[in-house]
Amino acid sequence: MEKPVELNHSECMGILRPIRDALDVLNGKWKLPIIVALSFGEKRFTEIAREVHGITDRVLSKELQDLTMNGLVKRTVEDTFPVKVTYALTPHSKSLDEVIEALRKWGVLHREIILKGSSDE
Amino acid sequence: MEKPVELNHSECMGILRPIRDALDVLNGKWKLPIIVALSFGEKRFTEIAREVHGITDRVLSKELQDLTMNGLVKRTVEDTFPVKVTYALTPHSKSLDEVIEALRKWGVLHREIILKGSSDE
DNA sequence: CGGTATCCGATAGGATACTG
DNA sequence: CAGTATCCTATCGGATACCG
Repeated sequence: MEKPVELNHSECMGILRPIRDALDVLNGKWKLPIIVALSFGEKRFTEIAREVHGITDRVLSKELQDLTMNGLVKRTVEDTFPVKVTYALTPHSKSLDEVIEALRKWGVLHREIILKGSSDE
Repeated sequence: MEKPVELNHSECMGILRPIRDALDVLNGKWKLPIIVALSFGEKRFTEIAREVHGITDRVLSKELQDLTMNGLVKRTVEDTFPVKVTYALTPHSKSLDEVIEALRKWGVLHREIILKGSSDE
């Protein structure tokens, strides 16, 4: 029969937590470029590095680990010599498509609004 | 007649730019909590600070400036004494609802997937 | 080829104090 | 009340070198 611990609007029911989760998964400078690169088919480390211009090996390595841990990318090692490693999007990554499309559409709309610069939006 | 500057998949047509714009607008630890707080009606600086637990004045000030510059929040000064400043969401901010809902839904789905931890998603 | 190790600068954000 | 100023830390990402 305590006070209910000040459950206020912004926190109640953790509406925000899944949103943060989603943003975190996509966040950083390189996650989307890598996903887009892989959306054209599985690729090897060096291929991704070549297509995602400007990324360093160190950062690509880390980002691929993140994406893999989040179940969006599958890392496959073929035990040849030298080893051949391929990265591919998982089926789960497909579920991101709607999110990305929503973001893209809003980004386009937002740019129009901002450029118009009308103070009466 | 130069080489067309290596327009590869991930960059062509700037698919990524609007997505980055959208992510940038929502990014950081506090943007969403502030938006949610304001979604219940206009509020004053101190009210927001009280409802968004853990934010400091310095950061709230900066975030409100960002949101205002992005046309999502309107700052109104009533010239009383002492001055009364209110912050409210703009109509444009309504267009974010679909994006936020897409993120939220995916965040929930993603958490289920990750918790199941199946390697065969 | 597919990374890791090391170092380093920039930025995000927290703590605290102060002001009109 | 509505912030700004200052300082500080942690994390992000870039540069470069090296390894099996």
